[in-house]
Amino acid sequence: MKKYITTPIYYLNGLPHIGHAYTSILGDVMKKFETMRGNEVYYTTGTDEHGQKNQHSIEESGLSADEFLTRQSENFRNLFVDLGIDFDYFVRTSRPEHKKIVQEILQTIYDRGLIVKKSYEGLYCEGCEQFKKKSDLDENGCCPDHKKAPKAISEENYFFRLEPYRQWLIDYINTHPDWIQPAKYANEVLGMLKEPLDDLCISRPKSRVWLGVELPFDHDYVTYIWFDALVNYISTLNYGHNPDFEEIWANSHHLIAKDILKPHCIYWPIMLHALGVAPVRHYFIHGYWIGEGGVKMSKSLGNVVDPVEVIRLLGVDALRFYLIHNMTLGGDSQISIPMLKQGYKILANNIGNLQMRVLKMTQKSLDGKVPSADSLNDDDKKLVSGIADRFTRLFSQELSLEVISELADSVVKAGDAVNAYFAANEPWVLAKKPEQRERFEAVVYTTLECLRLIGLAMYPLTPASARKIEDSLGLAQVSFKADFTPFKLAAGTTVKVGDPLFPMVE
RNA sequence: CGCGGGGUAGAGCAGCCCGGUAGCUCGUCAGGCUCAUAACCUGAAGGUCGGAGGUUCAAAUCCUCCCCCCGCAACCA
Repeated sequence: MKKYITTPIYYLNGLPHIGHAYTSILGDVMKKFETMRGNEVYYTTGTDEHGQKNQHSIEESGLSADEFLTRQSENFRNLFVDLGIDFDYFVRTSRPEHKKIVQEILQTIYDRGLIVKKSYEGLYCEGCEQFKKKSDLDENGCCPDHKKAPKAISEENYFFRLEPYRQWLIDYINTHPDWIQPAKYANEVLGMLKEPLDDLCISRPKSRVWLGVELPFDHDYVTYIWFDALVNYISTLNYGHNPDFEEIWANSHHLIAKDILKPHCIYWPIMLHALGVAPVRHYFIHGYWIGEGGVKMSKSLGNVVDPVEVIRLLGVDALRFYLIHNMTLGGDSQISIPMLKQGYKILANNIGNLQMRVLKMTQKSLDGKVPSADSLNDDDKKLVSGIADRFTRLFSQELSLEVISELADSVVKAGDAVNAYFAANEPWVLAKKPEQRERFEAVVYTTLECLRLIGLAMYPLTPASARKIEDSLGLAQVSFKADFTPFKLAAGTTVKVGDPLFPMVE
């Protein structure tokens, strides 16, 4: 089956942070999970290169728009490559192919009479170049940043009407309980839909904002955010020009953070509905990474976790694993360098050490060859089958945030079980007794086989380490498929003891 | 009475929907083991489950009120 997974596209006015890294990693884990199950996944991530914020940053940088946007976009792209993210397409809204489809869609909706021009009146701060709400102003009625009273001005803009579709959306949510996951966010959206929806402003006059896609029906305006950024999800599929669009869109998944719930779960489905396109199949919504102790990350507090720093310190897989293993579903989660180190120890002591101890034993006492599986006893078989069954069941479930989270947990649990088994059977004692040779070989085989299964299951989470594990078992050419048939490790295979998977850090 | 989330061992979390000996990871302590990355295994200490009332034979779990923290509040994505 063909599936489509997307992340939001990220603004370029700053450097990529842990939140960007997380969303794109999560999407990659989902892609690898699905790919292992034999599905063909098209995965996109990328950058939003329009809008006032980006325009500001360009002007401050002194670079040309193209130079600035390309440089900033490369920062994201390079980080994602470093994180082992296997995206199929890197979205850039500045590309002409995207702009063309945005204009086609705007024209279609305009032709259907769903976009109206009207004037908007508000308080405009010239310093911020933004409209302000009364609640944004300080006690003197001034902009808190510029200490100046904003001007009441009126501006003509184009608006898209949402209210006619509100009831349709409410019904859709109620009849599709798994549409928005976790379910609490569906409730939140329903809460937003209790009141009538205002018209959505979808334009900016070029006199204020020049960085955007020109409205096809009025050359004095650019389109604002929603009809640009959200459309990336279908412009990437070449909507309107792709006969296979419906097929892949029917199995599409949007991965987003909780802050962009409203545009994604209200504006976007209504836009699609107006176009005559079905909504995305699933939304997966996650929370924020906040600092240790539950405080927001900020430069002044010095608790910002920089993904590049973490990669340098602990490696890509440690970061990937921590983020997946420790995200609380439906809520925010904490992260700090000490917490990451703690998470790293789980990998190093549990999985890394397990691999090393059994490999070195195989090398020393078995000439580096996988022993025979002929004399496994019931306990041995039960351990292997138990782990295999667990992973088989996990990988046969429908994709969800819960399943991905459970995967990280299962890997650790399996490692625990195998370490306990190893200690209980004391193969280092058996190795010294010639009459216990069969038993010794059975224990080592069992452990190696469990390690193989764990390595396989780890692939979506920690792809580089998973490959190293399989490679150390002499299975260099392994293709990662969700086939957990036990006792596949062949006797006589030569194992390789390499460097530690997760070396100690101070 | 704006909306939502949360307050459970030193830290991070699960349990709460469907009441019935309070669990997990890390940390701490004590044993064990020595194959291994000072790792692994076993065990222990540590919590009046934010507070007060109520329902019940029984409440972290249900109801009411209160306190505290964190988001969001509609052209600032």
